[in-house]
Amino acid sequence: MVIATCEVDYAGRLSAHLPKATRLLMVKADGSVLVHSDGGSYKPLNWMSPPCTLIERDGEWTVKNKAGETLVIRIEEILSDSTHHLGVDPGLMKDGVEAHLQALLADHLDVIGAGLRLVRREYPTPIGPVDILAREDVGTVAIEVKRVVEISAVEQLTRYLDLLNRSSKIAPVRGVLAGNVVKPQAKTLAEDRGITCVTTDYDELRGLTDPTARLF
Amino acid sequence: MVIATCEVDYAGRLSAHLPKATRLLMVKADGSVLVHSDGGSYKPLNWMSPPCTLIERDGEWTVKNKAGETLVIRIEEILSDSTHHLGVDPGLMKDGVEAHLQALLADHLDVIGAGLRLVRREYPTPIGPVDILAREDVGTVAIEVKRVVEISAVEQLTRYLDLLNRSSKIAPVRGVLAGNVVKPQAKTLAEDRGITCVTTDYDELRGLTDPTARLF
DNA sequence: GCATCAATGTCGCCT
DNA sequence: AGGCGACGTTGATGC
Repeated sequence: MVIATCEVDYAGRLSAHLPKATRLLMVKADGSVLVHSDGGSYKPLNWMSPPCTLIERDGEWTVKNKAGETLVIRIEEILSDSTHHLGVDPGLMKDGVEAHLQALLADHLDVIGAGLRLVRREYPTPIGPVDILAREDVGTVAIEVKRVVEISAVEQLTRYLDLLNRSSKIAPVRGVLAGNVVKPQAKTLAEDRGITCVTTDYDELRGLTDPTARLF
Repeated sequence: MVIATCEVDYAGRLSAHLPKATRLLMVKADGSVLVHSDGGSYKPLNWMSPPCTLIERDGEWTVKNKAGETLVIRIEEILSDSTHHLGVDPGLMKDGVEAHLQALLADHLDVIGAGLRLVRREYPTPIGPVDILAREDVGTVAIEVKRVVEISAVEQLTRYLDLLNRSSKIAPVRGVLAGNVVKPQAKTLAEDRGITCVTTDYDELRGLTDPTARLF
């Protein structure tokens, strides 16, 4: 951990230059380097991801990686310099993303439409898995689940539908996009292609499955 | 800057839990908080972006933002605690992003093909702007510029072409994808659809516009 | 403020 | 190793 007045240049996938100012330089155990200012978000102003090597010489740090990207830090004045050993860190546990929404929807297909019977989740195709496949009285429904439904989701589902409708076994297959948020452009493009959009409510779905579940 | 043995919980867009370990806690001037381990990339294990408020009490930090997301840090033992004032930071200057490549290409359409005349950059359509539109002897060329050309760029340009070819004013319109890197799958799909791919050289293009321009 | 799109995106999974 | 999709994406820009 170094606090220093410095100037930084990055050359790699693009070029970037940071004028001289006082910043926080963090060197991690794996050799990666982060240049932070005292504001902004969690993203550093400049950085080099591991694996990389740091060479220090004449008040100039040069960090390189395999791909030939370089980060050069010219240090004018060091205001603080300290080292700490942190030890290993246990993993991070997450819960509540798309996989969870997909499971909840599979348990409550009535939210999508009446009379749907689950075939399976992650139904495999040569171009990737369909999130949820369900039968209805006539034909099949392919459901793509997204937290936020954008144009790319329409394209993705369109590819699945094109392919599934060539397989006579389960055709005809219609498409449904489900998500907590449906972007206007996505909705427009989807309806142009005969794809239905359903706006879901994550908390409500969770309530249906487990009425006792509450936030803390 | 605090080095401490701590346990962290985030609840907001998802839920996440970090078991007890020694980590680096960074509190920035704008109140944002970052929890870093001694490895990984530049992304913190947990964080809270500004604007947010930090409440410290009984060795427990609670960070909240407007949206009701919370980050709770239970501190077991503080190994180091220091404060530094950094002052304001001048902006970061970047060069080589898509916007620059688009401008350079618009000035050198001969790189795409002979006899092209620029109509305009960011040509508007109902489904988004076409990066560069140019006339040729017969018909029009729609050029999509990407730093890295991937399948999604092919899809994007295909949508534009479908739409533009319905408008008799400028039809027929053919498509060109231009980028520093063209992924093989994108090239294959593009050629299947009659779309040309051009691999550009950013440094060379910059040299054409300003022969004196050099890296620093 | 919302909607859209790029990013040195990063990360994780799967082939 | 490369492709592909999700992300607490974040960040910038135009309307």
